[in-house]
Amino acid sequence: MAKAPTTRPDARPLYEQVRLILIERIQSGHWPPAAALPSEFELAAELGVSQGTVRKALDGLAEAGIVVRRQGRGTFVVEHTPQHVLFRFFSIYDETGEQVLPDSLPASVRTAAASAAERAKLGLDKGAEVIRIRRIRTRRGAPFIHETIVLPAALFPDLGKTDVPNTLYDLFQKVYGVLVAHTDERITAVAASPVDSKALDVAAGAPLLHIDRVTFDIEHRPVEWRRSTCNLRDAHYLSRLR
Amino acid sequence: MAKAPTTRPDARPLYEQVRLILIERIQSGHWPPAAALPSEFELAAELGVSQGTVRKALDGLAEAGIVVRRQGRGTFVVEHTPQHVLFRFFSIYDETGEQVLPDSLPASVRTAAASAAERAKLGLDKGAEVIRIRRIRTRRGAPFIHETIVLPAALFPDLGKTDVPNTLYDLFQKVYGVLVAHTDERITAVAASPVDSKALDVAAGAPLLHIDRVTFDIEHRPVEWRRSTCNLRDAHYLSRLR
DNA sequence: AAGTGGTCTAGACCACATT
DNA sequence: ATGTGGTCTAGACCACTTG
Repeated sequence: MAKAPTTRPDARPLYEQVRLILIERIQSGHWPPAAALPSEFELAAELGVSQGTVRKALDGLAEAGIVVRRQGRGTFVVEHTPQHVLFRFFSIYDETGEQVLPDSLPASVRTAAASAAERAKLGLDKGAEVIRIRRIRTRRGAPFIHETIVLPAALFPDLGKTDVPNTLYDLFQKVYGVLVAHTDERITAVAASPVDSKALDVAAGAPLLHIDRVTFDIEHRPVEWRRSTCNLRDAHYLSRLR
Repeated sequence: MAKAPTTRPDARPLYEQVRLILIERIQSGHWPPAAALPSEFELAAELGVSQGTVRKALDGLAEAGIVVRRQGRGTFVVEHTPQHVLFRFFSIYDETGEQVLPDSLPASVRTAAASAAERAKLGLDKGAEVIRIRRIRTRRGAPFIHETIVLPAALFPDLGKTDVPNTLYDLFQKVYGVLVAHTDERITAVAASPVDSKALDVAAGAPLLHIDRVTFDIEHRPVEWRRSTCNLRDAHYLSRLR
Protein backbone atom coordinates (compact mmCIF):
# COMPACT_ATOMS: atom_id res chain seq x y z
CA MET A 1 0.00 0.00 0.00
CA ALA A 2 2.73 2.42 -1.01
CA LYS A 3 1.73 6.01 -1.47
CA ALA A 4 1.11 6.88 -5.10
CA PRO A 5 4.02 8.67 -6.80
CA THR A 6 3.38 12.28 -7.70
CA THR A 7 3.84 11.85 -11.41
CA ARG A 8 1.47 8.90 -11.81
CA PRO A 9 -1.10 8.80 -9.03
CA ASP A 10 -3.31 5.76 -8.55
CA ALA A 11 -6.69 6.30 -10.10
CA ARG A 12 -8.47 5.38 -6.84
CA PRO A 13 -7.92 7.12 -3.53
CA LEU A 14 -6.17 5.20 -0.80
CA TYR A 15 -9.20 4.78 1.43
CA GLU A 16 -11.02 3.25 -1.53
CA GLN A 17 -8.26 0.70 -2.00
CA VAL A 18 -8.37 -0.09 1.71
CA ARG A 19 -12.15 -0.48 1.44
CA LEU A 20 -11.78 -3.03 -1.36
CA ILE A 21 -9.19 -5.01 0.59
CA LEU A 22 -11.50 -5.17 3.60
CA ILE A 23 -14.50 -6.16 1.43
CA GLU A 24 -12.42 -8.92 -0.11
CA ARG A 25 -11.51 -10.31 3.30
CA ILE A 26 -15.08 -10.22 4.54
CA GLN A 27 -16.42 -11.75 1.35
CA SER A 28 -13.82 -14.55 1.47
CA GLY A 29 -14.75 -15.50 5.00
CA HIS A 30 -11.45 -14.37 6.46
CA TRP A 31 -13.58 -12.42 8.95
CA PRO A 32 -16.80 -14.39 9.33
CA PRO A 33 -20.18 -12.94 10.35
CA ALA A 34 -20.11 -11.17 13.72
CA ALA A 35 -16.29 -11.34 13.87
CA ALA A 36 -14.45 -8.36 15.27
CA LEU A 37 -12.11 -6.66 12.81
CA PRO A 38 -8.68 -5.56 14.02
CA SER A 39 -8.61 -2.08 15.51
CA GLU A 40 -8.12 0.95 13.31
CA PHE A 41 -4.50 1.26 14.42
CA GLU A 42 -3.74 -2.39 13.78
CA LEU A 43 -5.21 -2.23 10.29
CA ALA A 44 -3.38 1.03 9.61
CA ALA A 45 -0.07 -0.48 10.65
CA GLU A 46 -0.62 -3.64 8.64
CA LEU A 47 -1.65 -1.80 5.47
CA GLY A 48 0.89 0.99 5.84
CA VAL A 49 -1.61 3.85 5.90
CA SER A 50 -2.70 6.25 8.57
CA GLN A 51 -5.44 5.52 11.07
CA GLY A 52 -7.57 8.27 9.54
CA THR A 53 -7.52 6.56 6.17
CA VAL A 54 -8.59 3.24 7.67
CA ARG A 55 -11.33 5.09 9.53
CA LYS A 56 -12.68 6.57 6.31
CA ALA A 57 -12.76 3.11 4.71
CA LEU A 58 -14.52 1.60 7.73
CA ASP A 59 -17.04 4.44 7.85
CA GLY A 60 -17.89 3.65 4.24
CA LEU A 61 -18.42 -0.03 5.03
CA ALA A 62 -20.58 0.92 8.00
CA GLU A 63 -22.75 3.15 5.84
CA ALA A 64 -23.15 0.36 3.31
CA GLY A 65 -24.37 -1.91 6.10
CA ILE A 66 -21.47 -4.34 5.75
CA VAL A 67 -19.96 -3.64 9.13
CA VAL A 68 -21.21 -2.20 12.42
CA ARG A 69 -19.11 -0.01 14.68
CA ARG A 70 -19.57 0.13 18.42
CA GLN A 71 -17.75 2.73 20.43
CA GLY A 72 -15.50 1.24 23.05
CA ARG A 73 -15.94 -2.27 21.66
CA GLY A 74 -14.78 -2.51 18.07
CA THR A 75 -15.87 -2.99 14.48
CA PHE A 76 -17.80 -6.13 13.57
CA VAL A 77 -18.94 -7.85 10.40
CA VAL A 78 -22.74 -7.56 10.25
CA GLU A 79 -24.50 -10.73 11.23
CA HIS A 80 -27.58 -11.40 9.17
CA THR A 81 -29.80 -12.75 11.88
CA PRO A 82 -33.45 -13.29 10.87
CA GLN A 83 -34.42 -10.20 12.86
CA HIS A 84 -31.78 -8.04 11.25
CA VAL A 85 -32.64 -9.20 7.73
CA LEU A 86 -36.35 -8.58 8.17
CA PHE A 87 -35.69 -5.21 9.70
CA ARG A 88 -33.43 -4.19 6.87
CA PHE A 89 -34.89 -5.67 3.72
CA PHE A 90 -38.61 -5.95 4.40
CA SER A 91 -40.59 -2.76 3.79
CA ILE A 92 -44.14 -3.64 4.81
CA TYR A 93 -45.68 -1.95 7.84
CA ASP A 94 -49.10 -1.97 9.45
CA GLU A 95 -51.36 0.96 10.21
CA THR A 96 -49.71 1.65 13.55
CA GLY A 97 -46.32 1.95 11.86
CA GLU A 98 -45.10 -1.39 13.20
CA GLN A 99 -43.18 -3.54 10.79
CA VAL A 100 -45.08 -6.63 9.63
CA LEU A 101 -43.19 -9.81 10.51
CA PRO A 102 -44.45 -12.60 8.27
CA ASP A 103 -44.11 -16.33 8.84
CA SER A 104 -43.35 -18.82 6.11
CA LEU A 105 -45.19 -21.99 5.13
CA PRO A 106 -43.19 -24.97 3.84
CA ALA A 107 -41.77 -24.17 0.43
CA SER A 108 -41.38 -26.14 -2.76
CA VAL A 109 -37.88 -26.22 -4.20
CA ARG A 110 -36.97 -27.26 -7.76
CA THR A 111 -33.81 -27.05 -9.82
CA ALA A 112 -34.00 -26.43 -13.56
CA ALA A 113 -32.24 -24.81 -16.49
CA ALA A 114 -32.54 -21.01 -16.32
CA SER A 115 -35.02 -19.36 -18.63
CA ALA A 116 -33.94 -16.45 -20.77
CA ALA A 117 -35.62 -14.02 -18.37
CA GLU A 118 -33.88 -15.61 -15.41
CA ARG A 119 -30.51 -15.49 -17.11
CA ALA A 120 -31.03 -11.81 -17.89
CA LYS A 121 -32.07 -10.90 -14.35
CA LEU A 122 -29.28 -12.87 -12.71
CA GLY A 123 -26.53 -12.32 -15.26
CA LEU A 124 -26.14 -16.04 -16.02
CA ASP A 125 -24.67 -17.78 -19.05
CA LYS A 126 -26.64 -20.04 -21.32
CA GLY A 127 -27.09 -23.47 -19.80
CA ALA A 128 -26.81 -22.24 -16.20
CA GLU A 129 -29.09 -23.85 -13.64
CA VAL A 130 -31.34 -22.10 -11.16
CA ILE A 131 -33.15 -23.08 -8.01
CA ARG A 132 -36.81 -22.07 -7.96
CA ILE A 133 -38.54 -21.71 -4.63
CA ARG A 134 -42.25 -21.12 -4.25
CA ARG A 135 -43.86 -20.41 -0.96
CA ILE A 136 -46.63 -18.63 0.87
CA ARG A 137 -45.93 -16.31 3.76
CA THR A 138 -48.56 -15.66 6.37
CA ARG A 139 -49.50 -12.89 8.73
CA ARG A 140 -51.58 -13.61 11.81
CA GLY A 141 -52.20 -17.05 10.40
CA ALA A 142 -53.70 -15.82 7.12
CA PRO A 143 -52.00 -16.01 3.71
CA PHE A 144 -50.31 -12.71 3.00
CA ILE A 145 -47.61 -13.07 0.35
CA HIS A 146 -47.22 -15.57 -2.45
CA GLU A 147 -43.73 -15.56 -3.92
CA THR A 148 -41.33 -17.17 -6.34
CA ILE A 149 -37.63 -16.95 -5.63
CA VAL A 150 -35.01 -17.78 -8.25
CA LEU A 151 -31.38 -18.38 -7.27
CA PRO A 152 -28.29 -19.26 -9.32
CA ALA A 153 -27.74 -22.95 -8.50
CA ALA A 154 -23.98 -22.50 -8.68
CA LEU A 155 -23.99 -20.12 -5.73
CA PHE A 156 -26.17 -22.23 -3.47
CA PRO A 157 -25.25 -25.91 -3.86
CA ASP A 158 -27.58 -28.35 -2.16
CA LEU A 159 -30.01 -25.66 -1.08
CA GLY A 160 -33.33 -27.35 -0.55
CA LYS A 161 -31.84 -30.49 1.00
CA THR A 162 -33.13 -29.04 4.24
CA ASP A 163 -36.20 -26.92 4.91
CA VAL A 164 -36.23 -23.40 3.52
CA PRO A 165 -36.19 -20.91 6.43
CA ASN A 166 -38.46 -17.87 6.70
CA THR A 167 -35.56 -15.51 6.21
CA LEU A 168 -33.16 -16.65 3.52
CA TYR A 169 -30.44 -14.06 3.78
CA ASP A 170 -29.00 -15.28 7.05
CA LEU A 171 -28.72 -18.73 5.43
CA PHE A 172 -27.06 -17.13 2.40
CA GLN A 173 -24.47 -15.49 4.62
CA LYS A 174 -23.73 -18.26 7.08
CA VAL A 175 -23.88 -21.32 4.86
CA TYR A 176 -22.95 -19.99 1.44
CA GLY A 177 -20.86 -16.91 2.24
CA VAL A 178 -23.14 -14.65 0.19
CA LEU A 179 -23.54 -11.32 1.93
CA VAL A 180 -26.59 -9.44 0.70
CA ALA A 181 -25.91 -5.71 0.42
CA HIS A 182 -28.80 -4.12 -1.42
CA THR A 183 -31.91 -4.78 -3.50
CA ASP A 184 -33.89 -3.04 -6.24
CA GLU A 185 -37.66 -3.45 -6.05
CA ARG A 186 -40.03 -2.73 -8.93
CA ILE A 187 -43.52 -2.29 -7.59
CA THR A 188 -46.81 -2.47 -9.43
CA ALA A 189 -50.49 -3.01 -8.71
CA VAL A 190 -52.04 -6.11 -10.25
CA ALA A 191 -55.44 -7.79 -10.28
CA ALA A 192 -55.52 -11.16 -8.53
CA SER A 193 -55.16 -13.98 -11.05
CA PRO A 194 -56.88 -17.32 -10.39
CA VAL A 195 -53.61 -18.62 -8.95
CA ASP A 196 -53.21 -15.56 -6.68
CA SER A 197 -56.85 -15.84 -5.71
CA LYS A 198 -56.39 -19.41 -4.52
CA ALA A 199 -53.00 -18.87 -2.87
CA LEU A 200 -54.00 -15.73 -1.00
CA ASP A 201 -57.64 -16.59 -0.36
CA VAL A 202 -58.89 -13.45 -2.04
CA ALA A 203 -61.45 -12.68 -4.76
CA ALA A 204 -60.25 -12.93 -8.35
CA GLY A 205 -59.50 -9.44 -9.66
CA ALA A 206 -58.80 -7.97 -6.23
CA PRO A 207 -55.95 -5.41 -6.22
CA LEU A 208 -52.64 -6.84 -5.05
CA LEU A 209 -49.18 -5.35 -4.69
CA HIS A 210 -46.58 -7.02 -6.86
CA ILE A 211 -42.89 -6.66 -6.02
CA ASP A 212 -40.24 -7.70 -8.53
CA ARG A 213 -36.96 -7.67 -6.64
CA VAL A 214 -33.38 -8.32 -7.65
CA THR A 215 -30.93 -8.68 -4.79
CA PHE A 216 -27.22 -7.96 -5.00
CA ASP A 217 -24.29 -9.03 -2.87
CA ILE A 218 -21.47 -6.95 -1.50
CA GLU A 219 -19.72 -6.91 -4.88
CA HIS A 220 -22.84 -5.92 -6.80
CA ARG A 221 -23.45 -9.33 -8.28
CA PRO A 222 -27.12 -10.32 -8.61
CA VAL A 223 -27.79 -13.30 -6.33
CA GLU A 224 -31.59 -13.55 -6.21
CA TRP A 225 -34.66 -12.72 -8.27
CA ARG A 226 -37.82 -12.65 -6.23
CA ARG A 227 -41.39 -11.91 -7.30
CA SER A 228 -43.82 -11.40 -4.44
CA THR A 229 -47.55 -10.84 -4.69
CA CYS A 230 -49.05 -9.35 -1.53
CA ASN A 231 -52.54 -9.00 -0.23
CA LEU A 232 -51.75 -6.02 1.95
CA ARG A 233 -55.19 -5.59 3.61
CA ASP A 234 -54.51 -2.87 6.22
CA ALA A 235 -50.75 -2.80 5.68
CA HIS A 236 -48.62 -0.77 3.27
CA TYR A 237 -45.23 -0.67 1.62
CA LEU A 238 -43.04 2.09 3.04
CA SER A 239 -40.46 3.93 0.97
CA ARG A 240 -38.34 6.72 2.40
CA LEU A 241 -36.71 9.13 -0.04
CA ARG A 242 -33.96 11.52 0.99
CA MET B 1 -18.05 28.28 19.04
CA ALA B 2 -15.71 27.68 21.97
CA LYS B 3 -14.39 24.20 22.51
CA ALA B 4 -16.34 22.35 25.15
CA PRO B 5 -14.74 22.34 28.60
CA THR B 6 -13.50 19.01 29.82
CA THR B 7 -15.71 18.85 32.85
CA ARG B 8 -18.99 19.64 31.08
CA PRO B 9 -18.80 18.78 27.40
CA ASP B 10 -21.55 19.94 25.05
CA ALA B 11 -23.99 17.16 24.37
CA ARG B 12 -23.58 17.56 20.61
CA PRO B 13 -20.31 17.28 18.75
CA LEU B 14 -18.88 20.44 17.24
CA TYR B 15 -19.49 19.46 13.63
CA GLU B 16 -23.14 18.89 14.51
CA GLN B 17 -23.41 22.40 15.91
CA VAL B 18 -21.76 23.78 12.78
CA ARG B 19 -24.22 21.77 10.70
CA LEU B 20 -27.17 23.33 12.51
CA ILE B 21 -25.78 26.83 12.06
CA LEU B 22 -25.39 26.26 8.34
CA ILE B 23 -28.89 24.77 8.03
CA GLU B 24 -30.29 27.79 9.82
CA ARG B 25 -28.60 30.16 7.41
CA ILE B 26 -29.79 28.25 4.36
CA GLN B 27 -33.32 27.94 5.70
CA SER B 28 -33.46 31.66 6.49
CA GLY B 29 -32.49 32.63 2.99
CA HIS B 30 -29.13 34.03 4.06
CA TRP B 31 -27.70 31.82 1.31
CA PRO B 32 -30.41 31.51 -1.34
CA PRO B 33 -30.81 28.61 -3.79
CA ALA B 34 -27.73 28.05 -5.96
CA ALA B 35 -25.64 30.47 -3.87
CA ALA B 36 -22.04 29.58 -3.20
CA LEU B 37 -21.19 29.10 0.46
CA PRO B 38 -17.95 30.57 1.80
CA SER B 39 -14.96 28.26 1.48
CA GLU B 40 -14.19 25.72 4.17
CA PHE B 41 -11.37 27.87 5.49
CA GLU B 42 -13.50 31.00 5.64
CA LEU B 43 -16.25 29.23 7.52
CA ALA B 44 -13.72 27.64 9.84
CA ALA B 45 -12.17 31.01 10.65
CA GLU B 46 -15.53 32.66 11.18
CA LEU B 47 -16.87 29.92 13.44
CA GLY B 48 -13.61 29.36 15.29
CA VAL B 49 -13.24 25.69 14.40
CA SER B 50 -10.83 23.78 12.24
CA GLN B 51 -11.32 23.30 8.54
CA GLY B 52 -11.74 19.55 9.08
CA THR B 53 -14.73 20.15 11.33
CA VAL B 54 -16.39 22.40 8.77
CA ARG B 55 -15.70 19.76 6.15
CA LYS B 56 -17.46 17.10 8.21
CA ALA B 57 -20.50 19.35 8.60
CA LEU B 58 -20.59 20.16 4.88
CA ASP B 59 -20.22 16.49 3.94
CA GLY B 60 -23.28 15.80 6.06
CA LEU B 61 -25.29 18.48 4.30
CA ALA B 62 -24.17 17.15 0.93
CA GLU B 63 -25.28 13.65 1.85
CA ALA B 64 -28.65 15.00 2.95
CA GLY B 65 -29.05 16.63 -0.45
CA ILE B 66 -29.08 20.16 0.97
CA VAL B 67 -25.85 21.27 -0.60
CA VAL B 68 -23.76 20.14 -3.56
CA ARG B 69 -19.98 20.24 -3.60
CA ARG B 70 -17.94 20.70 -6.75
CA GLN B 71 -14.22 20.20 -6.65
CA GLY B 72 -12.34 23.29 -7.69
CA ARG B 73 -15.47 25.45 -7.65
CA GLY B 74 -17.09 25.50 -4.25
CA THR B 75 -20.09 24.41 -2.21
CA PHE B 76 -23.55 25.48 -3.35
CA VAL B 77 -27.06 25.42 -1.95
CA VAL B 78 -29.06 22.90 -3.99
CA GLU B 79 -31.33 24.48 -6.50
CA HIS B 80 -34.65 22.73 -6.88
CA THR B 81 -35.10 23.04 -10.59
CA PRO B 82 -38.02 21.08 -12.04
CA GLN B 83 -35.57 18.55 -13.48
CA HIS B 84 -33.78 18.09 -10.20
CA VAL B 85 -36.99 17.70 -8.22
CA LEU B 86 -38.42 15.11 -10.57
CA PHE B 87 -35.17 13.23 -10.65
CA ARG B 88 -34.93 13.15 -6.90
CA PHE B 89 -38.47 12.72 -5.61
CA PHE B 90 -40.31 10.88 -8.37
CA SER B 91 -39.85 7.11 -8.35
CA ILE B 92 -41.75 5.89 -11.40
CA TYR B 93 -39.83 4.33 -14.27
CA ASP B 94 -40.80 2.67 -17.53
CA GLU B 95 -39.86 -0.76 -18.78
CA THR B 96 -36.61 0.43 -20.29
CA GLY B 97 -35.51 1.84 -16.94
CA GLU B 98 -36.09 5.44 -18.01
CA GLN B 99 -37.69 7.71 -15.50
CA VAL B 100 -41.25 8.70 -16.38
CA LEU B 101 -41.61 12.48 -16.69
CA PRO B 102 -45.28 13.36 -16.30
CA ASP B 103 -47.00 16.56 -17.37
CA SER B 104 -49.63 18.33 -15.35
CA LEU B 105 -53.11 19.46 -16.37
CA PRO B 106 -54.55 22.66 -14.87
CA ALA B 107 -55.24 22.15 -11.19
CA SER B 108 -58.06 23.16 -8.90
CA VAL B 109 -57.00 25.00 -5.75
CA ARG B 110 -59.19 25.52 -2.66
CA THR B 111 -58.50 26.81 0.82
CA ALA B 112 -60.41 25.37 3.77
CA ALA B 113 -60.18 24.53 7.45
CA ALA B 114 -57.98 21.49 7.99
CA SER B 115 -59.70 18.20 8.72
CA ALA B 116 -58.59 16.11 11.69
CA ALA B 117 -56.69 13.79 9.37
CA GLU B 118 -54.96 16.71 7.70
CA ARG B 119 -54.02 18.24 11.02
CA ALA B 120 -52.55 14.93 12.17
CA LYS B 121 -50.52 14.40 8.99
CA LEU B 122 -49.21 17.97 8.87
CA GLY B 123 -48.84 18.61 12.60
CA LEU B 124 -51.28 21.53 12.58
CA ASP B 125 -53.26 23.06 15.41
CA LYS B 126 -57.03 23.10 15.55
CA GLY B 127 -58.44 25.80 13.32
CA ALA B 128 -55.49 25.86 10.94
CA GLU B 129 -56.21 26.29 7.26
CA VAL B 130 -54.98 24.17 4.41
CA ILE B 131 -54.72 24.55 0.66
CA ARG B 132 -56.11 21.59 -1.27
CA ILE B 133 -54.91 21.04 -4.81
CA ARG B 134 -56.40 18.45 -7.12
CA ARG B 135 -54.95 17.67 -10.47
CA ILE B 136 -54.38 15.07 -13.10
CA ARG B 137 -50.95 14.33 -14.45
CA THR B 138 -50.48 12.83 -17.87
CA ARG B 139 -47.98 10.67 -19.65
CA ARG B 140 -47.77 10.66 -23.42
CA GLY B 141 -50.98 12.63 -23.41
CA ALA B 142 -52.99 10.04 -21.46
CA PRO B 143 -54.16 10.46 -17.85
CA PHE B 144 -51.63 8.79 -15.59
CA ILE B 145 -51.90 10.09 -12.03
CA HIS B 146 -54.80 11.60 -10.17
CA GLU B 147 -53.71 13.36 -6.99
CA THR B 148 -54.75 15.49 -4.05
CA ILE B 149 -52.16 17.71 -2.43
CA VAL B 150 -52.72 19.31 0.96
CA LEU B 151 -50.50 22.17 2.16
CA PRO B 152 -50.52 24.23 5.36
CA ALA B 153 -51.94 27.60 4.23
CA ALA B 154 -49.71 29.45 6.67
CA LEU B 155 -46.57 28.26 4.87
CA PHE B 156 -47.74 29.08 1.36
CA PRO B 157 -49.65 32.38 1.38
CA ASP B 158 -51.40 33.24 -1.88
CA LEU B 159 -50.50 29.97 -3.52
CA GLY B 160 -53.05 29.39 -6.25
CA LYS B 161 -53.19 33.04 -7.29
CA THR B 162 -51.15 31.89 -10.23
CA ASP B 163 -51.18 28.57 -12.07
CA VAL B 164 -49.92 25.54 -10.20
CA PRO B 165 -46.73 24.30 -11.91
CA ASN B 166 -46.03 20.68 -12.76
CA THR B 167 -43.29 20.44 -10.15
CA LEU B 168 -44.20 22.19 -6.93
CA TYR B 169 -40.99 21.86 -4.96
CA ASP B 170 -39.01 24.39 -6.94
CA LEU B 171 -41.85 26.85 -6.29
CA PHE B 172 -41.75 25.94 -2.60
CA GLN B 173 -38.05 26.73 -2.45
CA LYS B 174 -37.87 29.84 -4.57
CA VAL B 175 -41.06 31.61 -3.61
CA TYR B 176 -41.75 30.36 -0.09
CA GLY B 177 -38.29 29.43 1.20
CA VAL B 178 -39.41 25.88 1.97
CA LEU B 179 -36.61 23.46 1.13
CA VAL B 180 -37.90 19.91 0.73
CA ALA B 181 -35.47 17.40 2.18
CA HIS B 182 -37.18 14.02 2.31
CA THR B 183 -40.50 12.20 1.95
CA ASP B 184 -42.15 9.07 3.35
CA GLU B 185 -44.35 7.19 0.91
CA ARG B 186 -46.90 4.58 1.95
CA ILE B 187 -47.80 2.46 -1.03
CA THR B 188 -50.81 0.22 -1.53
CA ALA B 189 -52.74 -1.41 -4.36
CA VAL B 190 -56.35 -0.29 -4.73
CA ALA B 191 -59.24 -1.04 -7.05
CA ALA B 192 -60.29 1.91 -9.20
CA SER B 193 -63.24 3.74 -7.66
CA PRO B 194 -65.80 5.42 -9.90
CA VAL B 195 -63.91 8.68 -9.42
CA ASP B 196 -60.58 7.07 -10.30
CA SER B 197 -62.19 5.33 -13.21
CA LYS B 198 -63.38 8.60 -14.67
CA ALA B 199 -60.23 10.59 -13.91
CA LEU B 200 -57.83 7.99 -15.25
CA ASP B 201 -59.99 6.62 -18.04
CA VAL B 202 -59.76 3.08 -16.76
CA ALA B 203 -62.29 0.36 -15.95
CA ALA B 204 -63.86 0.48 -12.49
CA GLY B 205 -62.13 -2.05 -10.25
CA ALA B 206 -58.88 -2.01 -12.21
CA PRO B 207 -55.77 -2.28 -10.00
CA LEU B 208 -54.10 1.08 -9.32
CA LEU B 209 -51.08 2.07 -7.27
CA HIS B 210 -51.90 4.43 -4.43
CA ILE B 211 -49.15 6.54 -2.87
CA ASP B 212 -49.75 8.36 0.40
CA ARG B 213 -46.83 10.70 0.83
CA VAL B 214 -45.82 13.13 3.57
CA THR B 215 -43.02 15.50 2.65
CA PHE B 216 -40.66 17.13 5.15
CA ASP B 217 -38.45 20.17 4.95
CA ILE B 218 -34.85 20.57 6.01
CA GLU B 219 -35.83 20.80 9.68
CA HIS B 220 -38.09 17.74 9.59
CA ARG B 221 -41.33 19.70 9.61
CA PRO B 222 -44.13 18.20 7.51
CA VAL B 223 -44.95 20.58 4.65
CA GLU B 224 -47.12 18.56 2.30
CA TRP B 225 -49.52 15.63 2.31
CA ARG B 226 -50.05 14.12 -1.11
CA ARG B 227 -52.21 11.21 -2.19
CA SER B 228 -51.59 9.98 -5.70
CA THR B 229 -53.46 7.28 -7.55
CA CYS B 230 -51.58 5.94 -10.56
CA ASN B 231 -52.54 3.87 -13.52
CA LEU B 232 -49.05 2.52 -14.10
CA ARG B 233 -49.72 0.50 -17.28
CA ASP B 234 -46.24 -0.58 -18.34
CA ALA B 235 -44.42 1.51 -15.72
CA HIS B 236 -43.42 0.67 -12.14
CA TYR B 237 -42.44 2.25 -8.86
CA LEU B 238 -38.74 1.74 -8.10
CA SER B 239 -37.40 1.39 -4.57
CA ARG B 240 -33.74 0.84 -3.84
CA LEU B 241 -32.83 -0.59 -0.43
CA ARG B 242 -29.28 -0.52 0.90
C1' DA C 1 -6.47 0.52 33.75
C1' DA C 2 -6.43 -0.54 29.10
C1' DG C 3 -8.34 -0.63 24.64
C1' DT C 4 -11.78 0.79 21.34
C1' DG C 5 -14.12 4.01 18.31
C1' DG C 6 -15.45 9.31 18.10
C1' DT C 7 -14.03 14.09 17.82
C1' DC C 8 -10.95 17.78 16.77
C1' DT C 9 -6.89 20.00 15.25
C1' DA C 10 -3.02 21.48 12.11
C1' DG C 11 -0.66 21.02 8.20
C1' DA C 12 0.79 19.07 3.67
C1' DC C 13 -0.13 17.99 -0.88
C1' DC C 14 -3.21 16.81 -4.97
C1' DA C 15 -6.90 17.47 -8.58
C1' DC C 16 -9.84 20.50 -10.64
C1' DA C 17 -11.82 24.94 -12.28
C1' DT C 18 -11.47 29.69 -13.17
C1' DT C 19 -9.03 33.91 -14.07
C1' DA D 1 -1.55 31.88 -10.69
C1' DT D 2 -5.04 31.42 -7.51
C1' DG D 3 -8.61 29.35 -5.01
C1' DT D 4 -11.60 25.50 -4.30
C1' DG D 5 -12.72 20.91 -2.57
C1' DG D 6 -10.43 16.00 -1.95
C1' DT D 7 -6.95 13.11 0.19
C1' DC D 8 -3.69 11.85 3.63
C1' DT D 9 -1.02 12.19 7.72
C1' DA D 10 0.12 12.68 12.77
C1' DG D 11 -1.18 13.46 17.08
C1' DA D 12 -4.19 14.85 20.96
C1' DC D 13 -7.99 14.10 23.77
C1' DC D 14 -12.80 12.30 24.82
C1' DA D 15 -16.51 8.72 25.63
C1' DC D 16 -17.55 4.27 26.11
C1' DT D 17 -16.85 -0.72 27.28
C1' DT D 18 -14.61 -4.40 29.41
C1' DG D 19 -11.64 -6.58 32.73
